[in-house]
Amino acid sequence: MVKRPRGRPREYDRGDALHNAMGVFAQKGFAATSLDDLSAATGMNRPSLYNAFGDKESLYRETLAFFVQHLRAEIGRRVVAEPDLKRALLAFYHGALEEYFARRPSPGCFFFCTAPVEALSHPDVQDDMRALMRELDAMLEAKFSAAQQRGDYPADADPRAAAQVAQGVLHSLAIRARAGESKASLLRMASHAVTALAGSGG
Amino acid sequence: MVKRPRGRPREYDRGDALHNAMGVFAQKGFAATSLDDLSAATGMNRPSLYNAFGDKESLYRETLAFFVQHLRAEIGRRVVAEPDLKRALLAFYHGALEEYFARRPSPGCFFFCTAPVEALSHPDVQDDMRALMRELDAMLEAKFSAAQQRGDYPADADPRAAAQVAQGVLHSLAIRARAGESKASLLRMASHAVTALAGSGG
DNA sequence: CATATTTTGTACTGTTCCGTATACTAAGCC
DNA sequence: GGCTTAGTATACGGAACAGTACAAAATATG
Repeated sequence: MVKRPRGRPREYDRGDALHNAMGVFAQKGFAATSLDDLSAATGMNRPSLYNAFGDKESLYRETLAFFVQHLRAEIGRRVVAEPDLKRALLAFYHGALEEYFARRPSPGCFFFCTAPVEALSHPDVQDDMRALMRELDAMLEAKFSAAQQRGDYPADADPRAAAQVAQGVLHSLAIRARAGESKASLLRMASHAVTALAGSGG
Repeated sequence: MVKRPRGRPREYDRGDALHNAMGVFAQKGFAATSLDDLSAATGMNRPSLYNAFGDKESLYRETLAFFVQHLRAEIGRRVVAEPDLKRALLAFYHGALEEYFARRPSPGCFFFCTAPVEALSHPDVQDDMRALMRELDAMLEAKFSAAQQRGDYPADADPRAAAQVAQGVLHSLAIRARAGESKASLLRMASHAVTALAGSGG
């Protein structure tokens, strides 16, 4: 039983608000999204938005963090737990494609399709990008290294560079989904990428 | 000797104007760029901009086409002319990285870092994206197929999917440069990608 | 020199935008 | 019940925005 705070209870749910704000940002991008759009999507009026999240950039960065948090959970469940390198990579791409094609009116990756354009004007967003990519690189590198130690991956290859390329495929799926390419085509591309990256010895 | 047209001669050069407009769009993105920004960058005042290029979206799409035109020239010179698969791929990535790090204040790919965010709101831009990616896929597929026919690339591999992955690496270089990763790191990533994609038999 | 034609420069219009001030409402606390 | 605290609703202010009229300038033509 949580103690009720002092004043009038808020009428919005913070998670719902972030989810809905993300929907708008994903479709229009940061710059083209107005506070009226956000207000309409979240059901919160402007002062409540400012009180809860600060200005537009802060809210945007919170939606990025919200997205990453869910991505992390999904990856932990489907990828980190999978010991086999090829299957882990496939789970990585398939999970991403599920996500990219699920949020219907705005396919493609919310993060990789909207953040890059803001990275130069908003250094904090650039930092967010770097942080996510570093995290994914590290996660993938651990996969390649583990496979290498088990002898399932060439000993003379560079797991760090391999991880970068593996994440690169993700970036491409993100962009291509945004451009309207079909899910089937991208699934095919992903599976080819796995055989190219994980070698034939999987 | 070209015949001088009738009225007051224009004071701008169309190519210069597109180049400078591209600089602004590359840094701020389409939505965050104002006509005042464009006017300042090109030295043209607003009515001249409208007379020459139409509205903001038309101008943006012309800068995209301008970029693609130069990209095409560069690729034709450095990539298509190179018969060896690995060397062609390396030239492809190295040329891209030169470009991505040359335009100083705004690293990363003008096209792949600014167009995706607009693709849903501006279907014509989405079409432009698809067209470019299709063209690059075809160019790369031709490389893989040629190598395959020469026996320099596995006969059972799919050149079409390989081309998609190869272009995927480009997308990643574009995004990572925008995020501030170093050129050295990306060169290393590119060379690893080449060995992974073109096989060890190069 | 007078006229037609095209571009340039300035100023304007109506809209949209972000952020906030002010008044109102719903709850806890004493 | 009165007071304090926190959230909501409305409305505002000043700035920036996209696009356009209109007059001035520069050139060819006759």
